[in-house]
Amino acid sequence: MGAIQATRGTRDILPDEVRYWQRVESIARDLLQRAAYREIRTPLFEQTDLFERGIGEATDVVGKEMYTFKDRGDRSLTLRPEGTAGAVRAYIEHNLQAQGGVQRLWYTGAMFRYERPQAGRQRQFHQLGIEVLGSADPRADVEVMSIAIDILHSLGLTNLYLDLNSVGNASDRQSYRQALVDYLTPYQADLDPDSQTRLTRNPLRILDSKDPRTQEITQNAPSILHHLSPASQQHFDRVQQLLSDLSIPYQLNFRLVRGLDYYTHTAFEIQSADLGAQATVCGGGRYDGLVTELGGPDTPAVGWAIGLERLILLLQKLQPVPTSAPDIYLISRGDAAEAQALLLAQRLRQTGLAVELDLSGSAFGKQFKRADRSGAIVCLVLGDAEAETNTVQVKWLATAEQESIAQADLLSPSAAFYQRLTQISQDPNY
RNA sequence: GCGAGCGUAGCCAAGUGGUUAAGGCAGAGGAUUGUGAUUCCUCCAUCCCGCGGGUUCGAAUCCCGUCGUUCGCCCCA
Repeated sequence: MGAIQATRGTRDILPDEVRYWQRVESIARDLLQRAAYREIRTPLFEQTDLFERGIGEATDVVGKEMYTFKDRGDRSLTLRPEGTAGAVRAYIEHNLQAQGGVQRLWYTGAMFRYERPQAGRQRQFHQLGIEVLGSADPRADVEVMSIAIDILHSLGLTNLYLDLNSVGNASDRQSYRQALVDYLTPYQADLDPDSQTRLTRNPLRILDSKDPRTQEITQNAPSILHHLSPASQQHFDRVQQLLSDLSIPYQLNFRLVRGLDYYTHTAFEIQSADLGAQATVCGGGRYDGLVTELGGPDTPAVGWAIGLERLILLLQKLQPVPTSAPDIYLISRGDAAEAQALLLAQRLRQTGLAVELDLSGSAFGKQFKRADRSGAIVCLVLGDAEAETNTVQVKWLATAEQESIAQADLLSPSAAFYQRLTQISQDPNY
């Protein structure tokens, strides 16, 4: 063959699928705007250092999944593997805290991680994320969770599960880490190989292991929920209380440990029962230490990211492709008629109508067939006879009713034609 | 990075060593040089079965490599 293909882990989103993306984007944008979140757009690449400091050098994302390269000025740059670090960098750089109070931000766009591709996991993938900066209030934690759920529900998704945990503050985690290591060390030889190495490097992640023997061992491991400081406990209790007040169902999961170092206190994931191994649609939590870690003022923060490919996968399973039919399908035959049709199509569009012009030049029979299949409400016919009299045959496709109308009479919003057309297109039963 | 499966047209798909690679959907043209259903006819893989190499008198079919993809692990959204 020899033709060039999209590179591994990347893919084209073709027009039929794009309709799902547009639907997600418009529903999310609308909902976020109503909740006073403002969109932010940050660069696709940043200095490598930003992610190393922000995400944590010990994490897999930084350690082995980043697209890092030197530019021609010998700077080490990295294609963003997630959106939070860039948003926080912009928040600090532009002094957004100086605008006072709480900053609510959202973003969407491509992210890059060098991973083994799988359904719901590409090397270039897309996230929609939100961040609330400047509030330590448990209500902020619950607000972001409820917005995520609202977005998913508005898209018609069900079968979703909210898993909740608290990883406490830094010193809570320190004491828990010690307790966990103390508990696990006697079992060291029985742990799976990955978990054995994590015992010294990142013991909390052992709780996430899917190895059956390891899970058996961690079954009775101490829970972080017993190592929370009074303040952390109070925060977490309040979060749970507020979730209940909003009737948002959740389940506590002390094994839930997010992979990125910057999380504190609340950690959560929304999973779908309708996906395979990559079941997490939305993940997030509180990250009170990140802003100072990146050189900004002490600023509490909470947010999440939704994996859009996974979301689209779910939508495609449950809903038929939303169709996009034109209002008018315009067919024509003969030189004069074809020229008039091109002009008429343009003018009709200027009145706000959606018009598809048949360019085939084939027999009227074929063009009518295509008009029918296009799903248009009305078919306009322009042949030699109409061209001579500057008229057009108007055929209402649902009823086969046909009338001859002067071209000029189609173009006014007050015209009977326009009125009837918009009335039909607004009829939900059509 | 590890393990396993799969790769025939835009889509679905038969063929599993022997002359011209089934069929369906979609598409194009025509019967119907101006009216949408149905029907009928014709066309739609001719250095070719993802790509490269090997075995064989003969390969879509067997072997090796490679690329892509799927499932699981790892990780994450």
